[in-house]
Formats: sequence, C-alpha cells, structure tokens
Amino acid sequence: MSPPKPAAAPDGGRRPRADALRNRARVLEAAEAVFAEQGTTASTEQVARRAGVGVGTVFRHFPTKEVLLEAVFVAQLGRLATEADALMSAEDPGAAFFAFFARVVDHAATKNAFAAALAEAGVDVRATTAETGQELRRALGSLLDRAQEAGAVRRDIGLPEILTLLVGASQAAEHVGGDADVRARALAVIFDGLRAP
Amino acid sequence: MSPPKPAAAPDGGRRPRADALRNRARVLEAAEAVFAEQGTTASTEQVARRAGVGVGTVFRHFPTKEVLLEAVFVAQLGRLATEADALMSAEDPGAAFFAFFARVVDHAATKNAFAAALAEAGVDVRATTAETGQELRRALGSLLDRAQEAGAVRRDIGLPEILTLLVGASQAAEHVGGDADVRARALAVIFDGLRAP
DNA sequence: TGACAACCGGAGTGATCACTCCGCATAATC
DNA sequence: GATTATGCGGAGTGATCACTCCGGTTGTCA
Repeated sequence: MSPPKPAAAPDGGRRPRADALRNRARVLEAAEAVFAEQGTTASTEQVARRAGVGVGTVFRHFPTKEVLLEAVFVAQLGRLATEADALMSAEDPGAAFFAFFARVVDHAATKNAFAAALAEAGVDVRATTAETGQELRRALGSLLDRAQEAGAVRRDIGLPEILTLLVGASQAAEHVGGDADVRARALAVIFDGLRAP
Repeated sequence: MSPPKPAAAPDGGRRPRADALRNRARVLEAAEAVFAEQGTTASTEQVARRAGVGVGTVFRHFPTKEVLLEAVFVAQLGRLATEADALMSAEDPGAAFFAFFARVVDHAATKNAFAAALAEAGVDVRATTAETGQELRRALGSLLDRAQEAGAVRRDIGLPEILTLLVGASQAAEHVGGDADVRARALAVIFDGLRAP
C-alpha cells in the first residue's frame, strides 16, 4: 500500500509541492505584517501583493479571510506562549511574571491587530484559536502561580482577572501608542495593584 | 433686540423647520442605539430604519458617516462630563473619583462603540470631538486633583496616565463583557494601584 | 387658505471587498 | 526529456456600503 519513494503525508492527503509550502509561508508572513500595520480591515489583495502572489493563491491556502486572520493570531499567540514557557525557569518568579506582562503590552503598542488576537484568545470565540489560547493561558497561569507562591503577587485574584487586565492594558497601549512614558507609568499602577499588600 | 415672531437662529442661518429638528434628534438617538448594539460598522441604512426615516434624511443632517459617529460620541462624552461635574460637590473626593471611574467602565461594558469614543477623546483625533473631549478631561482632572489633595490617590501620576487606564479598562470591559465579578476584581486591582501608599 | 421654500423618501450610482474560475506554468516522477 | 497532476495568476462576480438626486410632501407665514 505504501509507495517506495515519495514520503507519505501525515494523514491520508498527499504531500504538497515545494512551491506551495513556500508560498503558504510567504502569505502568512505578509499577512502578519500587513495586519500589524493597517489593522484587520486591510484587504486580502494587499496581503497578496505584499507576499508577491495572486489573490487566488492566498485563498487557496486560507479559504477565508477569517481563517487567514486565525492563522496569524495562532502564530503570534504561539510565540508568546513559548516566551512564557522560557520564563518559567527564571530565578525570580515575580520578576518573570511582571516582565512577561510588560512584554505583551509593549508588543501590543506596535502591532496593530495584536490586541484583538489577545482579546479573542481570552474568550475563545473561534475553535481554532481555542487550542493556542489555552496553551497561552496555561503558561500565563503557571507564571502567575509561581509569582503568587513567591509572595510577589496577591493571592485573591486568578487567571481571568489577569487576562482581563492584560487585554485592557494591551488595547490601551495600542490606542494611546505614542508616549512610552505614560504607558510605563500606567503599567506601574497596575503592577502596584497586583503586588501583595 | 428680540424680533417679534420668528425667533432668529443663533448665527446667520435660518431657523430650521420643526420636523427637521425632530428628525435630527430621532436619527441621533437611533444611531446611538444601533452603534451601541452592533458597533460602529453598522450601516447607515440600519440607522435610518431604526429612526423611521429614509437614508437621505440621515445624510442631510449628518453629511458623512464620520460626522454621525462624531455626533454620537460628543453626546455620550458630554453626558459623562456632566456626571463628573455633578460629583465635584461630593463630600468624599476619593470616593467620587473612584465612583466615576467605575461608572465609565460599567457603561463601556454595555455600549459597544463607547470605548472607541473614549479612546478618541483621549487622543483628540477629530477636531469636533476635541472640545467635548477637553471638557471631559478637565472634569476628570478636577476630580483627580481633589482626590489627590484628600490623600486618596497617589500624587506621582497625572491625567494622561488616568486616561490611559480608563481607556484600557473600558476596552477590556467591552470585550470581556459577560462576567461582572471578574470585571469588578480587575478594577479593584487598578484602584489599589492608584491609592496612595 | 394659498403659495413657496424647506424637507423628505428611497431608488440609483460608483467604489470596494471577499471570493471564484479557468487557462497556463511548473514541480514531481518516470 | 516526456507526462501529468498540482499549483498559480488575476480577470470576473455578486454583495455591500456610503453617498447622491429628484419628484413628491409638508411646515410656515402672509
């Protein structure tokens, strides 16, 4: 049943052509850049132009704009979750937690669609983002647990509150944007409120 | 100085007809409701239907969708500023400040376009909203000053930081929406961070 | 009440967008 | 190199939206 040479695809499907793989990656990268610069209302044609392909190619790999957006979100959230995991082995749990929080907010101040991605990850609207969102929440929850055990964060709040604060801070950063000093001081207020009394 | 019968319009313009005034108010009210329910992407036709008028009427009174949105924002921000002014005479300045903050966030959790209005008022994108935005900022600034003088709020932050936090909390409330308990606890964190040490 | 200007309704217009379709190019396999 | 299925490009399609225009209506004032 198994052919001698051609490496079989994981599932029943055939292995895709090399240029198809290349173009898929190109489109995803371009979509991330375009949505970060212009928001999620940017047209699919702009993504195609940026990727150097035709619109047909974009829609072949991502049959719907919604699917494309989801793929971008999953990529961003996945990278975040990885960063959070890396911070799990830091020596100071409190510093690690706050550093991650600040990192996310800084990121949101630059990338335009990112706050929306976070917000969706918080409420799990789509089925596809659910998995990655859960991964992020698990990682963030671990950071929070360690910080609370170390006495760096108050114990009377949980992951939902943290996520709400994180989404809010990110969205505020995206809209206020410019002044980094204001952003830093506003973030300091939240951090002070999070510390154990 | 006052003419016998026809009340003169404020400026050089003529006094508009009674039905025109009535329709303008109807449209504004409908727009506020529709945008609150469906967000700012709702179509102008929906606003017209809700108001019981034709699209032509909507565009006669508000020549652009942007202008219509601005008018809605100005109305909401104006009401907010009035509420803030009313709280200026409260006996407990700290309680007044925090109550207003919470009031705004609660409002944002319900009305859909409201957080966007706040965000714009914070950065003054449009010329028209600038005036009302400034009014709101002035009122909020007064509340903040009194609260700081009473020792209820730390002194090392200013109005820009408060506005950033307010916008962030409002936007988070709009997206998280549902769980009022989570919202309350997240807000409590910000409040604790704002209190004087 | 009559006359006129102001105002109204809603079909029509042009632009934009997500998405499709098919003739052509090309990677994979012999 | 020949063959073939997979993938590509981009003009085309239908839907939606903001906005316009004009024949009919209505408020206003004499």
